[in-house]
Parts: sequence; C-alpha cells; structure tokens
Amino acid sequence: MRARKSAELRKTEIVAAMLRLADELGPDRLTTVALAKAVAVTQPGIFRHFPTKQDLWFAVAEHIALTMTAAWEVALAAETTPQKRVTALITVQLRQIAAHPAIPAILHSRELHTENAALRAQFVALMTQFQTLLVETLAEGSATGVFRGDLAPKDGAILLISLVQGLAIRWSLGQRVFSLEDEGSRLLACQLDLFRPQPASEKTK
Amino acid sequence: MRARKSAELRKTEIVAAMLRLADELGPDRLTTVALAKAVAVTQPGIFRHFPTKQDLWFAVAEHIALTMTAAWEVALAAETTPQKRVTALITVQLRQIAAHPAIPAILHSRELHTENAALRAQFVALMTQFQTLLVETLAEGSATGVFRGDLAPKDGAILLISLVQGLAIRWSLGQRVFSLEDEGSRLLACQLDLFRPQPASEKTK
DNA sequence: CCTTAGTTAGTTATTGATTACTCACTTTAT
DNA sequence: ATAAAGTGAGTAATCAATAACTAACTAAGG
Repeated sequence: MRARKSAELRKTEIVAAMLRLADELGPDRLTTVALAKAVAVTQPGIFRHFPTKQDLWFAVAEHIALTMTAAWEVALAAETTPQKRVTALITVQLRQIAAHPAIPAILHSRELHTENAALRAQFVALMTQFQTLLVETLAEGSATGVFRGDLAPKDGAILLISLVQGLAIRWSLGQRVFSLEDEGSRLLACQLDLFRPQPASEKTK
Repeated sequence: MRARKSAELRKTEIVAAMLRLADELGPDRLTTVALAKAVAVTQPGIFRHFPTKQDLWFAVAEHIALTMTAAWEVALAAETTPQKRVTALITVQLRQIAAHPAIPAILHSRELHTENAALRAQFVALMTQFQTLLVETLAEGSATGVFRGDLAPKDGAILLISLVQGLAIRWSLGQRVFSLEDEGSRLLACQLDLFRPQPASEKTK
C-alpha cells in the first residue's frame, strides 16, 4: 500500500501540485493537508522533502524561474526581427500564465509580500530579467527604425508587461471564458501597432 | 472603559480597518482577531455589526465602489477634452490604489475568487463600469480626431486599465519606493502619446 | 546467490496555536 | 426601562510542524 518513490520524483510532483492548488485554493490558503492529499501522501510526509512551507514555496519559484528563462531563450532564438521577438516573448509569457494560472496570484500573495523574502526576491529578479530582455529588443527596434524613435524602450517594456498583467486579471476575473493567448495576441498586435512609426498621414477619415 | 459608539460609526471604522489590514496582512490572511484589535473591540464584538466575515468583505466592496464612482464623476465633470478626461480617470484610479493599496490584492484574493461570489460580482461590475467610461471617452476622442482613428476604443481602454494594474504590481513589488501617481502619470502620458495621430513625419532622427 | 546493515520514504498520533463563530451575560445611552 | 453595543468564556475545526516508529530499497560481506 505504500507507494515509495525517489525523492527527486516526489519533489517535482509536489511542486506541480503546489502550482495547481495555488490556483484552486489560492496561494495564501494552500495547506499542507491539501497538498499531501494531492500527491497521495500523508501530511507529515511532505516535510520529509521540504523542511518548512517556505522552502516549498521557494522550490515553486525556482521551478517557475527555470521554465520561464528557458522559454524566453527559445523564443528569442526562434525569431530575428524585433517585432517578432517582442511578440514571441509576450506570447510565451501568456502561455506560461495560461498553463500556470497561479502565477499572478502568487505575485499578489502575502506569502510573497510579507512572509517569504526569498520568494519575493526570486520573483523580482525574474521580472527584472524579463524587462531587460524587452528593453533590449525594443531598443534594437528603435535603432533600426521599426519602432517609433520617441518611444523610450524602458517605458515600452513597462507598457507591455502591464498588458500581460492586465490581461491576466481580466482573464481570471472573467472566469477564463476567453483564450488568454488569443486575446493577448490581439491586444499585443494593437499595442505594437502603436509602437510603429507612422511616416505617412492617416487614411482613416 | 467601554467605548460605546453608534453602529453606523463603528461599521465605517471596521471597513476602514479592513482595508488597512488587508494591505498589511493580505486579504486571505486577515483575521477577525486582528480586525477587532484594530478597532479596539473584542473579537466577538465584530459580529454584532456583521453577521459573517463574507458580509464584512461585501461592505468593503460597497465602500470602494461608492468612493470610486464618486471620484470618477468628479474627474469627468472637471475636465472637458477627451485626453484630459482619460488622464483624470486614470489618475483618480492610481490615487485610489495609492490610498488603499489592498485593492489589487483583493482582486487576486481567494476570498473574491472562490469563496465570495457577491464580492466578485461587485468588483466585476465596478471594473466594467470603469471600462465603459474609458471606452466612451476614447470613442469621443477618436471621433474628434484627437486619438488615432485606427485605435479601437475598447482595445485602448483595456490597454489603459492594464497599465494601471501593471503599475500597481510594480509599485508593490518594488516596495513602493516610487510615487505611484507620478510614475503613473509619466507612463500614461507615454501611452496617450501613442494614441495621438502623427500627421507629420517624425522629427527624431 | 543471499543475508544483513544502513539509508530513506513513509506512517500514525499528537502538538500548541489559530480560525470563524456562538451564547449568556453586562453595560450604556436614550 | 429598554434596546442596542459590547464582553467573557467558550466552541469545533483546522493550521504547520514534531515525535516515534515502520516498510522498502541499496549495497556490501560471506
């Protein structure tokens, strides 16, 4: 009756369950009891693999950081033009959120904000990293003239990151009735269109 | 030693404390014990005024809705041009968040998402209302030519609301080292600049 | 090949603290 | 006097974490 597994396998299982339950129950309401039930282990069994609940959260952050940075690299490697790169970066991000809807909630959790400084640091670093990638790509586009010259790359990056977060809230508040990726692509195109220089006069009139 | 107050006064006191503590402790970690201590009443004394904790949250939502809609009206009444109106609406929103930093966290709380349908409905309605105001103002600006004709008002509204939410996360994650209103105004100007038609060619080069 | 010692994943039982909420009572303002 | 505001003492439920123990896997010695 005792399903014994290797510690490593069990750890990844637990982290995956954390992400799922953080979405279902909320990061600040996720209990070790629920977590244990999700991975079919008794509640104290969890503490065999993670000394405290905070360490559990940190492992989740590490996992997210790993998969995200990997996805960014792939996205940047696949595309060459600045517009396509920006699109790819944001799309990857939307896909990550769609796959792990708990991420925005974790960003607002009190576990991160007041109780787990390490967790907070991890996410701040991750966001800074993403912002840097966007700034670099936007600067590149500005230099080659595909983006408006009067658009500060840093501001553009903030506008794009905000779009992702705004979409995430709309998606979850709207009980996820629409496809985050589709709606995101549409609005991203809209925003990128605003980034484009308009050398000719407008034709709408 | 017993500071007896009218129920109405006490209720508003409790709602104010809820907003403060929701920021300090997090919406999903706010306890009735902490709340009672904040308003200098014993813990069961809270339930004299609100039958359940859910009703407590709903009262908070009502309070936020009231102050927000009032602020929107004032903002719209004070300004006439579409650009100034949009700026005023967003600025009001940033000021609200700066005054009650718990609001974004409440939007992500599980109290709202899974446990308190009434709370959720209240906030969804409030956001819809705000979006409608923005859409109307943007449409007005599009019609009079102060905004680009190819910008869909609905998309523009989403971009602006996302900006507010993105700024709010940056502000709280950055431990509020910058002024939300100042940084918001800067980026809002940046975004509105993108909304403006560019009849002439760019001069930056 | 097969026993056995050591390691590790897991268990049951329990801890003290905290949770929202109830009830019977007391105080206070009108 | 009386209605409403507030209290003290409790409730059952749930929380993260610990203690003491056991089953399963691994590897070395005969």
